[in-house]
Amino acid sequence: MANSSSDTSRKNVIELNDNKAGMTGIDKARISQIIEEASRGSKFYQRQQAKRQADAKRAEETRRKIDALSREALQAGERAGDAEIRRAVSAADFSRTHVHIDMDAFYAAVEMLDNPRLRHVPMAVGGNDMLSTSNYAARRFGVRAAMPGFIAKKLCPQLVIVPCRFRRYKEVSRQVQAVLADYDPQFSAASLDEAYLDITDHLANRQAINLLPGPKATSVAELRYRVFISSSLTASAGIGPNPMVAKIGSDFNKPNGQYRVAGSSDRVLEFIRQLPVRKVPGIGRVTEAWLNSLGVSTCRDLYEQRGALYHACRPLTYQFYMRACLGLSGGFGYGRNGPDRKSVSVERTFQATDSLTWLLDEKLPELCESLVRHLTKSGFLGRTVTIKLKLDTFEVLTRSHGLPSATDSVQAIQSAAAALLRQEFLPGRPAPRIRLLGVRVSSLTPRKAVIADCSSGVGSAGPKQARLDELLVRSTKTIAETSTKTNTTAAVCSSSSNETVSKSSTPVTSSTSENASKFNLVESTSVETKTSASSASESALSCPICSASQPGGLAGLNRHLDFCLSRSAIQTAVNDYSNDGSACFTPGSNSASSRKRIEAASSSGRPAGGSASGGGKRARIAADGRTGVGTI
Amino acid sequence: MANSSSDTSRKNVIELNDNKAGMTGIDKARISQIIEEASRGSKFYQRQQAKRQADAKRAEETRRKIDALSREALQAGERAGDAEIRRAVSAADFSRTHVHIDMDAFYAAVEMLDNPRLRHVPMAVGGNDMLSTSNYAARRFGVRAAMPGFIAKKLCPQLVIVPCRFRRYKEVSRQVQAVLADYDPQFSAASLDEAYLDITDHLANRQAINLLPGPKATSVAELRYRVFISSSLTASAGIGPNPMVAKIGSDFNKPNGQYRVAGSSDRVLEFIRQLPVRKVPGIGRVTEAWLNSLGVSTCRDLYEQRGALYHACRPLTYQFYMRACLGLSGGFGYGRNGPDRKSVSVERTFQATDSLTWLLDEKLPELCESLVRHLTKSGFLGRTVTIKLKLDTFEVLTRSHGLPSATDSVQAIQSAAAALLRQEFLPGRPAPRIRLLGVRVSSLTPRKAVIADCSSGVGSAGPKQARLDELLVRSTKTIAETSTKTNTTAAVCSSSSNETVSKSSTPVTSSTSENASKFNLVESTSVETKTSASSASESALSCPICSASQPGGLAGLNRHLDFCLSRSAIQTAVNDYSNDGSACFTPGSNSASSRKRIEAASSSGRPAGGSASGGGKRARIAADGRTGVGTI
DNA sequence: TCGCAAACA
DNA sequence: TACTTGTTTGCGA
DNA sequence: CAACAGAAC
DNA sequence: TACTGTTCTGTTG
Ligand SMILES: Nc1ncnc2c1ncn2[C@H]1C[C@H](O)[C@@H](COP(=O)(O)OP(=O)(O)OP(=O)(O)O)O1
Ligand SMILES: Nc1ncnc2c1ncn2[C@H]1C[C@H](O)[C@@H](COP(=O)(O)OP(=O)(O)OP(=O)(O)O)O1
Ligand SMILES: [Mg+2]
Ligand SMILES: [Mg+2]
Ligand SMILES: [Mg+2]
Ligand SMILES: [Mg+2]
Repeated sequence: MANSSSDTSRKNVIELNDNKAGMTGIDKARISQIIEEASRGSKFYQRQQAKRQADAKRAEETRRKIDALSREALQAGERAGDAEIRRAVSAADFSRTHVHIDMDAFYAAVEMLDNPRLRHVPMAVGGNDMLSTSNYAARRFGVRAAMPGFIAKKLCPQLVIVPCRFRRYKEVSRQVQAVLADYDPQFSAASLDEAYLDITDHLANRQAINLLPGPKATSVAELRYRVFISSSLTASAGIGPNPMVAKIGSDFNKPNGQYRVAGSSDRVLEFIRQLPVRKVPGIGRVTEAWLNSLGVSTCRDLYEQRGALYHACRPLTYQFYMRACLGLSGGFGYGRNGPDRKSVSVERTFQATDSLTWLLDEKLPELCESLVRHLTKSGFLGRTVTIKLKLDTFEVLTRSHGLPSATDSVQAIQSAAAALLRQEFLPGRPAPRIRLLGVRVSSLTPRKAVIADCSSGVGSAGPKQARLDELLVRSTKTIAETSTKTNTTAAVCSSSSNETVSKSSTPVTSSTSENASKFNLVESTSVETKTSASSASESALSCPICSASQPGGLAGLNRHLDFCLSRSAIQTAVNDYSNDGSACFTPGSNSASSRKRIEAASSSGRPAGGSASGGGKRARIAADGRTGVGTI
Repeated sequence: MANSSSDTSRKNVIELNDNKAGMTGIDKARISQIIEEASRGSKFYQRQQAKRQADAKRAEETRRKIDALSREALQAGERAGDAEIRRAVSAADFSRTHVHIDMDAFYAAVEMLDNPRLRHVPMAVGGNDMLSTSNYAARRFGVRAAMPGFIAKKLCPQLVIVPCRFRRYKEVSRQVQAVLADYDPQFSAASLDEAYLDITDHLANRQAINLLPGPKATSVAELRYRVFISSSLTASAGIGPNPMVAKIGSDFNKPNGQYRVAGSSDRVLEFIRQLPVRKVPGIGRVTEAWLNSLGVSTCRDLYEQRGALYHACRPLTYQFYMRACLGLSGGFGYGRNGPDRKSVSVERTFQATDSLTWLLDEKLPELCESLVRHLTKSGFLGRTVTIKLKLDTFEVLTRSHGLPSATDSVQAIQSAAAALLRQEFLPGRPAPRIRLLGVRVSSLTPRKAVIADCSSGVGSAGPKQARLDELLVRSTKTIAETSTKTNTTAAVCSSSSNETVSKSSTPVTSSTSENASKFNLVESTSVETKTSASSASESALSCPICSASQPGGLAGLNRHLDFCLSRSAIQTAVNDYSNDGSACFTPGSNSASSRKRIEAASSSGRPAGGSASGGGKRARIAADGRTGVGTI
């Protein structure tokens, strides 16, 4: 009778997520215990507990379902898996060289750069309520991204927390990306701190000029070196025949390291087989737990359990698993002009309230106005409006509605959102207590003729995704056979054909770095990004705008002239801005200068984890635009 | 050579402000020391230091100026003072009975009411970054309003801080005010937690009905008792012949006490003479220090130093001092339809930034849109736009500009504000680092014909300010003569004709409270203020709005109908709202019900302190609408 | 009219 | 980590 | 299409 | 005191 999910209680409800570079070999149990104690009894904790229960239940259901499978069903599953694998392999292309670059402890590294006192202490970026990331010293204490600051302090009382300066990181990101563009002008930025490159052409050009014909890894080390020279920050890199292995590789020797998986099916399999499924991007905490409970821990297990798995998930997910265990999963790096953005949203956490009036009169307008600024700036109209509510229990609800036509009007969006919100405060039920309100618009269509183009800075050309369609059969067996262990400790350089570059205090490119400047590099190391004071220089012109006579005497009149000049300049700029939607809007009449660059739309495009409900960690910020963790 | 202002260093830069009920007899020096240590070295601290220096310098200048005065000048000053006093006294009216009611530890008391666990511990309302107020237990530790939470924690590690719930306090405030209205329908609310009443008429009516002819203090005790019955909160009261002494009196026996100054010139003087000048509303920390340095500590000193003082300040301020030392200062309670509001402003603190772009594109629009919501809601147009900047050094700047005509358009206000902001980022200077941006509009004129009237709930009639113009001479001597010490320890009830009501756990009105309901009381004790779920009941009507055909089948269509109904209801409501500007906007088509009441415009109207530059305490909040301390 | 500083809740 | 927000007043230029 | 959940940075 | 904000994807009904 006793439901087996009832003994979830023996495990910690909130456990340290140590799936991050720099967190190996730490005392996970002790740290988890501290986290648990700091949270126990809170509403957040209770919600986590409920989610974990649901996870366990779902896993149990899946297990039951699998146990009930007939031998025939299992074999059918395996056949389906083999077919999937055949298709994936036949579409695979091992001829190109993909690189994934990921900055080390990015926000934290920037802060350490700007403030030397932070360099030798455990520190994190964020606020008391939520951290965006931590440096590697702090990670030794269990302090990491998405952890509340006040808990981090319990793990590490000496921890120094510094507030988030998103725009600064964006500046630095631009410097880094300027280097990347030299290796692949079409590189695809997945976030401020990471990007996918296809350096095949770059390598070819290199060879053509007959310079530095060394191994691919050398070029990448050089790239990292140049990033360091340009930004004073270290990056890690993964190199492989497709973006997936490149991505995994970039984490392999973090920080300040790189790892290469050679461009052959065998080498890829050798690398991937032994990896815990959690390393596969797209398999997160919940899916990992779900898979583990089905006896799947490593990617090899994914293959071996393919018969059962087939019956445990939907076809698309199954395809994802099969490709993942081959190291061939797709959907990572898009081209620079990758797919248009699909939604724009704004959400904010606040003191929980049950006042519909306040939500409608104060919060919703703020959100909608902010949303429309973003929407307008990005040059889209939206047709679907979704509101998001987080209750004070941390449960999340969404409600959406399709408008008759696409819009970017505050009026339209706000009234739709308001209607949705009001539906949640109907007379019968007790008013919900809301701790977060969000508004999203989707079903986007580009506004007007010319879409706002923010990307004109670096490069432009077409898509670049390594396509995973038709190709050859073979390797099905290869997986089942090769089961030798590969050296994962990353020490000896090129001990196998999968190469490792060891970590030193700065990236070393032997002699390569000397010649780096021979490639068509713009010496754009220190991009001047403070657009602040620009465009005020037009105050020399004279202009009668305000028309009305101005009291205030001599100096007063002069001041007024300056003022109106300045005001008209702004009008001009505002128009420019709404018309071209530039991300890096520099106000003023003397535009034309100022570098514009795309804001790196975060796109990963991998399938979501299984079908489990499972956990998740959320946290609060501490302030308006104060110390928050947000991206704007 | 050594400037005398250089030895300011011996005193604490940031000193505990213990000028608050519940903070007498605490170890100010020790507490100040802790505060000092918690702050030392911070930018905030440095700014305070600079201000204190400036204070000291100005005081020194004043002292020098006074020392240089001739005997004739001093005598002329005294004559001017005497004239001022003659005028004030001749205008004085001791025939009416004014009452000032002030809730005890208001926000904190509400929280203690709502959460019994807080009742017996030191607690405060606010966030880690700033407290709005504290309960009396916390005050024993030096914890008080306008103190950052993290410093409060050092003073009192057990302190419990609970977030601010402004709307809840507003609800409670309405309950309290409903009681006050029975004693003076024209009462003037100075803030959520305090009000001025003129109960002369009430007392007359009482006597007319021949009920409870007891002393005035009894009526007030009864009032406080009724407040307690209605709200479960205690209030303190001051009773006197004018609002000034009433105001001072309400603090005299706080918490849960009252004090009466009888309505004669002698009694008022007896009361006022011995008071530290700091007790006079309008004399704050800086002015106190300035006066002290001139040898003026008590109100009597104000009189005695009137000759010198005359030469140390401007006529208006001098008049204020002279009236203050008579206990006759004016400008306190207005009538319910007191003067229209003079400005509307919004300001926000954030992580300091030097990015003009961000300020212009993100923050300024937010502020302006929020501002215009308030402006619209209050039914005004404004002609003057002022921006406020706080630098990361905590220096504050304001820049303003008069528009050609009054407006409430976001466009107009924002572009003016933007122009002003841009002026602070001119090419020459280094970009300032801004930690706070604010926008204010002033020179208000009521919008359209009918001004939005939110006050129709309680009472309506005209102004009520006790006027302090022409009257009789006399008391000049009276002051100089009576110098006996009056009992300030407030224990024995009516030991003099200045009455004290001792504190008990609830206000005691002997038998009075029994008869209270015989006065024309609405039994409006529990005003239902949750306007939340109203107006959703119209979803029974059918309505084709969206016109376009809706996909989604049967239930889908029904849902869509509900939606559009709801949406149209909102439209209606929004229109209502912008047309009548009601403060207590209840959305929905079925309006007509729902009590409306004025939002108690905070008006005090006393002269500003001296002319020194001097100190001030500022602090940060922690979040958006999160834990903040703000009034909206 | 503008900028600053003080005051209060 | 971290020192508010909204409104009014007076002084001095 | 709408709601939910997982994932990533 | 206190557990984020933005975007995308897949599953389920
Ligand atoms: N959960 C999160 N919430 C908000 N911001 C985040 C979150 N995770 C990461 N970020 C921000 C801060 C990071 O510095 C930046 C890049 O993320 P990521 O590359 O995953 O980590 P990292 O660069 O800080 O460390 P590393 O890559 O060395 O593990 O994105
Ligand atoms: N500096 C401030 N900043 C923000 N809000 C404040 C500030 N001071 C007071 N408040 C709010 C919280 C208070 O409860 C409320 C009433 O103020 P006030 O009457 O002066 O103190 P109080 O009612 O908390 O204690 P008491 O009146 O018993 O001394 O106004
Ligand atoms: Mg990184
Ligand atoms: Mg990254
Ligand atoms: Mg009070
Ligand atoms: Mg008060």
